[in-house]
Amino acid sequence: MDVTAYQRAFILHFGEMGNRWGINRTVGQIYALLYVNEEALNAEQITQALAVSRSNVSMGLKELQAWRLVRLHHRPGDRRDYFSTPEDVWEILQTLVVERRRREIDPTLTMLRGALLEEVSDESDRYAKQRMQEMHDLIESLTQWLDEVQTLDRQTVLQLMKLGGGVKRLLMLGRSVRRADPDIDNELEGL
Amino acid sequence: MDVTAYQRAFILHFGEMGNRWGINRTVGQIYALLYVNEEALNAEQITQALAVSRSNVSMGLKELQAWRLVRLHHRPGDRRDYFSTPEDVWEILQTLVVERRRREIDPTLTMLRGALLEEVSDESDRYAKQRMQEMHDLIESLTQWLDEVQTLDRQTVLQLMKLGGGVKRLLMLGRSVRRADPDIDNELEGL
DNA sequence: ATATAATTTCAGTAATTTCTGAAATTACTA
DNA sequence: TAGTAATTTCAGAAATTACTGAAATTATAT
Repeated sequence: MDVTAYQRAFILHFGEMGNRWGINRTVGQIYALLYVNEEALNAEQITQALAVSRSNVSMGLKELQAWRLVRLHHRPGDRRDYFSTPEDVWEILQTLVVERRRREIDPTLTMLRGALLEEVSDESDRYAKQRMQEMHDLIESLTQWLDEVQTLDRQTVLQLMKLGGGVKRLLMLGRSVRRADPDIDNELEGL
Repeated sequence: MDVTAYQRAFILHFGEMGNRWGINRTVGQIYALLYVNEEALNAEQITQALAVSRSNVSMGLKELQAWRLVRLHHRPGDRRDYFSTPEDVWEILQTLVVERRRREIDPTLTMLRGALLEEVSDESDRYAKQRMQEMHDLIESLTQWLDEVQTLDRQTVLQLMKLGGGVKRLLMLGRSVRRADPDIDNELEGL
């Protein structure tokens, strides 16, 4: 596995950004290496390409698997594990969203739910509880919306994204059409 | 500044989650403390409430200011700085989105743009470049969409969120109405 | 100007995270 | 089943990050 200068720049960038993304340098570099390589690579090739220890690669791959960001392959007559990233960048994004949410948001949502079940009498606690309620409601709205968007087909999501701020006009249109013909949704079922 | 057990649970949680969110424990705790306190607090009060050093609080507040997550207040006849979080959770979210994007996404977008300007001849570089193009396009679509949504009034955003997956039906409705009356957008201008 | 209060800076230390090399384990082959 | 290849585990070293206390700086009051 030789890495060209062109690829190296990308790999090093991911290594540096890793800190900010909550992964370590090696994990970032392994991911970047796999991302720009058409063929799946085995641990030995990764070790050699990145010039880090074999054990470090092993741990890095384990973490990437925990993130569900890499796929495992096997070749006939070769018992080594080969790793690759999904080809579809949208699929990668979806995984990233799901996993980051699981690690960075869900625990807080759980904590907030618990806190909101408690009764408080103290005046300052009453304010604190109200603030937690606001935070909880905001996070819940966002995650519910994310859940629903995730069930949509890619075509629809792309359309929505392309629409951008124009969604406002569409929402107005929806209201006015519904006012004129309350049965519009049934009529559209067949589309 | 005394912190109740109820508030402490919230503060400690934020301290622990800080790691995953890219801030240190103290910064997380300071933010949580300010978030659940109705009144703004000065550095001395924070120091005392969290039992950390005064200098640590100073650095933590500096970081929170860099994130634009706290507001600074002054009281007549008191020259200490008082800190608070915005009351509006939507405003907080918006700040968070803007800042995280600036730190975690923009540098990568810049790097990708640079890489995509280069000419490559090597076959493996050609594949790498194509992958970078895919990543670039995805990130750009998302950030552009985010930009546009950010310009919308809160009412519209809330409506869109509430709609959730129902946005698909609305998009279909939009298409069919436009087919029937291509001037619909002009007619709606006045709404 | 001087004194004092408030805050920041920073060098050193503590704590944590990352990485390595060696040993252990697992998986396969002959 | 013994031998070997591949991978994982883990204790300790290296590197990084977080925190403290003391000193320096800044701001305000007398």
